[in-house]
Amino acid sequence: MKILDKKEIAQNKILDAAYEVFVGKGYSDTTMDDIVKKSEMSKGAIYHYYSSKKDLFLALIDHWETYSFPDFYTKNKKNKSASEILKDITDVVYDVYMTKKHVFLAEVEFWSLANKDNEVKDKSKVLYEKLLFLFELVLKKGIREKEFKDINTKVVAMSILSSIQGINWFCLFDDSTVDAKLYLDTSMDLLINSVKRKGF
Amino acid sequence: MKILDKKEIAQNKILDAAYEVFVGKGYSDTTMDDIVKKSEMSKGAIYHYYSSKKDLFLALIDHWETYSFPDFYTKNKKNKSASEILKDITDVVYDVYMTKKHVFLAEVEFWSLANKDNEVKDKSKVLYEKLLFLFELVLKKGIREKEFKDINTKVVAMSILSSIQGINWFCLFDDSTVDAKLYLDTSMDLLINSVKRKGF
DNA sequence: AAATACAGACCGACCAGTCGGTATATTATG
DNA sequence: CATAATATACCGACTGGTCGGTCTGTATTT
Repeated sequence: MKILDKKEIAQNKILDAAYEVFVGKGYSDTTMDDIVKKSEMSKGAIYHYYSSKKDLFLALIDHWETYSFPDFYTKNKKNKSASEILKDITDVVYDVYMTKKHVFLAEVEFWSLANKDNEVKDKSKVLYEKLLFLFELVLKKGIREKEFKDINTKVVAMSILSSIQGINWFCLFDDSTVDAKLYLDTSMDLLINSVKRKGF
Repeated sequence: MKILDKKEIAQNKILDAAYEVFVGKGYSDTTMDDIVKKSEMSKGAIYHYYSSKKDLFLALIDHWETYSFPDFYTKNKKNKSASEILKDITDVVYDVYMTKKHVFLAEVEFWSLANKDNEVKDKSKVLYEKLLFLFELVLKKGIREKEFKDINTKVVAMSILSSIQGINWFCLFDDSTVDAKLYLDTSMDLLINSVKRKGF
């Protein structure tokens, strides 16, 4: 656990506050005064650390990563098959959905912001590249171990990503006719079933 | 083709202008003066037809439907198998992606707006229910004709929806390492492959 | 004459950022 | 080591510009 210096503590305080408001209001409707109130710091203090509202929200993209899927990168995967890992990923997503729904709502807001601002878009894209790279690693493991067919890992990684992002829809529209867990599990099962070699 | 009266013509003019600005700026950053300029109508005229900015944007949700997927509901489907229809849907989505990318960008903006406003959320949800219902009809056709396994049509309809919504990601992040057409086709093939009965 | 459609100047509320001021921490100097 | 000077951290009142909505006036239709 890294020891933070005073500056980082202050910045995290600001970012946490900004994040909390951002999740419900998006970028434009989040005012600096909202962040002042939430952070219990002054406007002058906030502007000491961030030169502008936009600068702050660019920093928030990286900060969002700390809330999102840390478990994706740390789980011990050596003794699991590729399909088991994919199912674990689904479990992690569901767990985040149940405990930190704001992560997905924030993603929606970052998408909207990325639509308006190329810097946000470029920064967000880096996060996605990391995620897609991880999914590809899993798929390649499956291919290497003969569990999976010889598939285009980049395209299938994108299919995994979109299945997971379907959760954003649940966060927004809270559909009670379909259970989110059932959706996630089914989607991943459908995908695994197709990429798996017969007789495996 | 319905004959529009003068009021409807004026309203469509306003909505078209609002839509065009909204797609790039979202709700909050779209000003009424933006819409004044784009529509070449006066503010007074716009407020004659819509009582508020929000009222205008609520109307825009229905208006968005006219841009989105009219072909989904009109294609002659009687002589096609369920999987063929699903592939047709994919083709329509790709066609819209290539010719009317703004439809997906607007969806992202509506999602963000739905996050902030329950009226928008409820209205958007109606559109999604129509789409999901359509997907379910196709899946049930496949089950009825013994092409598909006995699957949970609601959950799989949701999987189809999220695969299609993966295109939003392409619109935003314009990934050149994965081809959007290849993504759509592959995703749908993976799904069809899993729900299809063996030996079909 | 009354109703509807439209125009555009205007206004109060709002907000990102500024800046003079105070408090605290760090560095320089004798 | 003590003090002065400088840098950093923080505060909050203030400001100019923006924007949703109003409203008086004009034009057109019923």
